[in-house]
Amino acid sequence: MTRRVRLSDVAALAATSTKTASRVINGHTKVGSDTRDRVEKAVRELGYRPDPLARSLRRGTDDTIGVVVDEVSDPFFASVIGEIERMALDRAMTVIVASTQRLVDREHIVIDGLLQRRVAGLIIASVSHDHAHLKAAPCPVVFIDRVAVNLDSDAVLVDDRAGARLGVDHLISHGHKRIAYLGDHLGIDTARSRLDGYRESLELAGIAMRDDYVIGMDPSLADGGQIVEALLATPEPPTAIFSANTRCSLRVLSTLHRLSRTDIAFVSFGDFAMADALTPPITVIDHSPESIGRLAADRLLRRMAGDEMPTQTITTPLHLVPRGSGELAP
Amino acid sequence: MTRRVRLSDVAALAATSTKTASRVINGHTKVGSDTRDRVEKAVRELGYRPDPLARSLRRGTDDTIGVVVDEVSDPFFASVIGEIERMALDRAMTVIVASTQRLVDREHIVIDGLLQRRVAGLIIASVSHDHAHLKAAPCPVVFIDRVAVNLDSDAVLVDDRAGARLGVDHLISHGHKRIAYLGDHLGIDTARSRLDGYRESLELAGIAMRDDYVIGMDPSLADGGQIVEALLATPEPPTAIFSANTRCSLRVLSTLHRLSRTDIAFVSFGDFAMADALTPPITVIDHSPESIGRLAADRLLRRMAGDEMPTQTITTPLHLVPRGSGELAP
DNA sequence: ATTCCCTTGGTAATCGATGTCACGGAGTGA
DNA sequence: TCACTCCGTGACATCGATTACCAAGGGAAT
Repeated sequence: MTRRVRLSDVAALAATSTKTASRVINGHTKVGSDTRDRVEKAVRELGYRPDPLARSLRRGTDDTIGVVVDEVSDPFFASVIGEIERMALDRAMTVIVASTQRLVDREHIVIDGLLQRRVAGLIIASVSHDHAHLKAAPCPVVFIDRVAVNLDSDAVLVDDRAGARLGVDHLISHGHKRIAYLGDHLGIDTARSRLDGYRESLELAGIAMRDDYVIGMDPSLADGGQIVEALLATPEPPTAIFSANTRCSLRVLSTLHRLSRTDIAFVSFGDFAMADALTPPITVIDHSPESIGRLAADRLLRRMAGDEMPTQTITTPLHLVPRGSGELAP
Repeated sequence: MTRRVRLSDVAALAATSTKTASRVINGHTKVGSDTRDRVEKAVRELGYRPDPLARSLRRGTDDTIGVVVDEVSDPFFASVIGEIERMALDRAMTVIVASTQRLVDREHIVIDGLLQRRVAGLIIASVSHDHAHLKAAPCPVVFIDRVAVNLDSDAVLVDDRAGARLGVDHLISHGHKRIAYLGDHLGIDTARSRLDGYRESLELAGIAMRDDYVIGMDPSLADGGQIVEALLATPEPPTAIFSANTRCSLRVLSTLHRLSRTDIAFVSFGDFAMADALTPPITVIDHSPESIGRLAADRLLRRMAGDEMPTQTITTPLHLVPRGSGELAP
């Protein structure tokens, strides 16, 4: 490994000072054109590239976006990150990912770690319930998927309530009255909002809500099967299931197919691969993780550029894709 | 934002020098126990945490693992990254992700960028065909999924040839002779190895290989449908398809279901969600992205710790999961 | 002609932590 | 008692880029 090329090497070759070389590289105007040319030539000849670490140390901020999610391997977050990374790369920024595994403590640790690293911006899918401490964050923060609490901040969300209403209304309009709700833990506020939508739809249709039809589960655990079996074994089983979470949908459908209970109507909040190839094909509420990533990154990059616009909560579009499973009669 | 706590603040409070404080923090032994106590107390009182950037600048290496993949949102790579990130977090290291989008130029750029940042190690799923330039890399490198060329390096791979043989042999043993191969671009060496396995299986069974049965496609593009339709519309269509790539499988199956051609036997290299819920359920060659991530990270961390063991190419286990689609008769 | 301003470039401090080296004092062997 | 080693300690230089401050030279204004 040859020795690293430093700014002073460039300056020496261009017969000027590091200060002037720095000015040229950072695009300052107050440099004589011949000096500028010499520096640029030297940069090219030596293949100089500024040391990002040294630069960050001095500037007090790193050209890096920190992304905090539940789990990198969750397809939803994977897509979000992919999009963020794409946008970052276009701007020669790097992306640091950190997962919380949905643990509040872990979230604090990773966010703290990222701030220590002086990231230029943060995109967070938070699992904690208070973000007041981020008021003093030294960099812009954009929340995704879940709102910020006690903090005025940008956020890019899915309209959970509306999405759930879309799905449940659809089932109701196809004659269902016994509709179960299966979703994430109710500790997650996304899940609560979706449950609110479900509740609202039932109320508007004059259907009484039954607690035994509402199930919150951990989508990463494999116990989905038993839960569904138990639900179907009750004296008055539901004729339709609204799954409020994509990963839950996968588990539930796997079980329904195993039990050959594909007569049960089904709507999934969130599309997934093969949804159209199942028998019957699965009706879904589609939302786009990519656009969440894009919007969040865009917002963050603007803030990082110094844009002082008022904070905004953006909701991404949402639509129902009827495919068959949601149109089954009771 | 309050001013950052520096090492010199700690040293001042402990009435010692920054050097000694540094010694305590980095766990050197040659420090008097009373001095050590004072420094530790000061660290606690001030809530001091070393600045990772400054430390990295001085040390010449950052506590960071760079991961280079085709695409972060690819479920395979997402799982790999998730596992690497998990292991890194346990060691208080951070993970920087960068995607190449399968472009060789882009790969060079991102790797170069990561080295500039002085990552402590690199995990690369490379798309380029020459890695000699990494001989001089200032940090350990582990290749995943695809081999290193012109470079003696650790690698964690799937045994592509063996996996393909497993799948194709299985189809042959169920009486198929007209077996199509559908996989990734043949520019990708993973795809070539799998094709080799396919070829080998056919040869051993005395089946002539037909060029019109071998299709390389870009799994990220949506043209899979037409390709499959064309394949099935030939005068002598295959009775079985071996899909050598998970994302190809998804596209192909979607098409087969749309065309109601579920009579065609099918084996997928790579498991996926809902494979067991399709009709018929899909027989797959299962391999675990998590274990690839884990093995690669483990190898890398050991190298980073200074382990000078000989380089090794690790292949992860692989097994066939018969579910139905691979056992259909011609 | 002299003062003043403005452009341009150099010197040195800074970011925060750590490696080098030297020093003072205690312990040891002669 | 003297020379020598060993240990704990701290002053200072260093990593590489940025920047506050200062200085010099040239042109314009009086």
